[in-house]
Amino acid sequence: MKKTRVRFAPSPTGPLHMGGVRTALYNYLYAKQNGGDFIIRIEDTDSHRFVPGAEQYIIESLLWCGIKPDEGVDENGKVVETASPKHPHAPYRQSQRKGIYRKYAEELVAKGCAYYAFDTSEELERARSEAEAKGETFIYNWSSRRKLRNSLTLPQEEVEKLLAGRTDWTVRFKMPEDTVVSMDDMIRGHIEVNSSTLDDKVLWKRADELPTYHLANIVDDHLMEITEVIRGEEWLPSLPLHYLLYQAFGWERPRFAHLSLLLKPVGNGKLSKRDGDKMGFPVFPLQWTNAEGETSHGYREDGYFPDAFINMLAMLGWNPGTEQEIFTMNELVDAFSMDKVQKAGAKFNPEKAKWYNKEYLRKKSDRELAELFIPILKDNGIDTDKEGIGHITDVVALIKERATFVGDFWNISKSIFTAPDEYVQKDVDKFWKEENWKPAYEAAKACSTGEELEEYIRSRELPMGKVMNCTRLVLTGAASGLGISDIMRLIGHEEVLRRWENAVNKL
RNA sequence: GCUGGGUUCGUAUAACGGUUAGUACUCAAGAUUCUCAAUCUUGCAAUAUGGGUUCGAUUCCCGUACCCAGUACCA
Repeated sequence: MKKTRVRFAPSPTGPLHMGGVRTALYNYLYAKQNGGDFIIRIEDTDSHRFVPGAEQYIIESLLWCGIKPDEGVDENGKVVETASPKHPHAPYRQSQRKGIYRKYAEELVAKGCAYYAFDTSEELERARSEAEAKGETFIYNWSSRRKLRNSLTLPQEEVEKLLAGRTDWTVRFKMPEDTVVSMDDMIRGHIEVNSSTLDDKVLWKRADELPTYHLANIVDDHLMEITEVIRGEEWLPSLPLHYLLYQAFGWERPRFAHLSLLLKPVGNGKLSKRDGDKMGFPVFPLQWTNAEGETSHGYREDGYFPDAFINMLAMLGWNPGTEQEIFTMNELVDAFSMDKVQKAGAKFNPEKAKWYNKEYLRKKSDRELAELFIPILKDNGIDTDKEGIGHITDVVALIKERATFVGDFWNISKSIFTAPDEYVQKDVDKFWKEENWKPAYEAAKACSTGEELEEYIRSRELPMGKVMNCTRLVLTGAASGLGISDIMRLIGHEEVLRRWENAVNKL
């Protein structure tokens, strides 16, 4: 039994989108469940689309999510460039593996499975527009390659001259005519496709001496001994080509699983950066600023816990077959199975993402949350040393059920740390009446706890709701919010009286 | 257009070919509380469509509609 080895092979053309994180996650879960390795490989064979910082962003995102690569990235979060026992297949960046691909392309030519093509991009463009004008689609395959300039149509001497000369050329796969390619996908089952509908894909280009995705991908998966390829659905149409490529090389192929895409919450189409901006949710794990200086939200910066984010993502397109919804990473590793992965695309629901965060926030200890709250309190000018961790923890215990993010804590609890500097006008109009506040003030002077206050109101047959709401208005600036008893306990009787004086003066 | 993939409440999903089609999120109502939130209870709401196979179809087969992807010397 071969050791399971799966890879996540992003292209550093921009920040990793949450759909990409999900693909990486499913790879990781599959690897860990089978006691295998999760490998990172950077597919940067398109020099034109390279985006500085994207590679580092991708790795940092995965690490934040708790998806740790076994191979390809070292303990410092850097893509490995030189081979070692732990990273035997280095370098893991395709641009640095440049030299190895040409011979594979030529091997295919030698075997008659590929050929040299000398068409220029202008010629191809012309052929495409001519076909379009006739209402046809130009397919570069058996039907058209006979009429084009390539090593199959040109005399050998001329081919050699062209290969040696300055003109650009490519190696194209010689797609067979009318053969049925029979494939299996771990999620979708059996798929068949007739090769006549496929085209002669470019495998290697002379211009930059680089392979295209298809060649580099197959060669590296083979060299790196990948056992399962788990990737996005956008690759399903190239699966026949990849099958044929493995066959042409005579290599054992990995198993394939094509994951459905993440769709936008409303309307049709796949989730994009624009949807997030428009509807106010992040589509990236981490905040990202592009070359134009535009910043996109990140789950991390928006206050999501990584385990909540991962849990939510895992459940988007997969289910455990039970009603359990909350999973740690280890539980996901145990529960994951490819046949429970959904075939259809999943619309992302930002509300559910918040719900997950809320659940995770509740599960954290008060103390842990208090530690996370301290920097926010400091930002708001609170002397956290003076308040003390014990007191802050008490406050957190009181408010955590009301929050979705740690970032909500301040708004919910600021009236515990600071006296109100303004009062909600609507509540003032409703409750600040002499018949309410006068007895309430008297009561506040007489009672130091919420229990005493309630007893005082009851024994004097005062209107409970009015007096209490009036008191809350004085203590917090609004009539709705935390319980009076809790506020009194946390701020102390002296502070209660100070706030009363303040209110009486101001209102 | 062509090729491939897909289709269960608004969303994510469950259901050996036999269920009053279940669960969660959202939403609504009620209970509770001094208020709000939380909590609890209840409710709204789905098998795209037409055929076929079958005693019986959400489930299997075919057509149609709709959605998605691919159709680059991009990945």
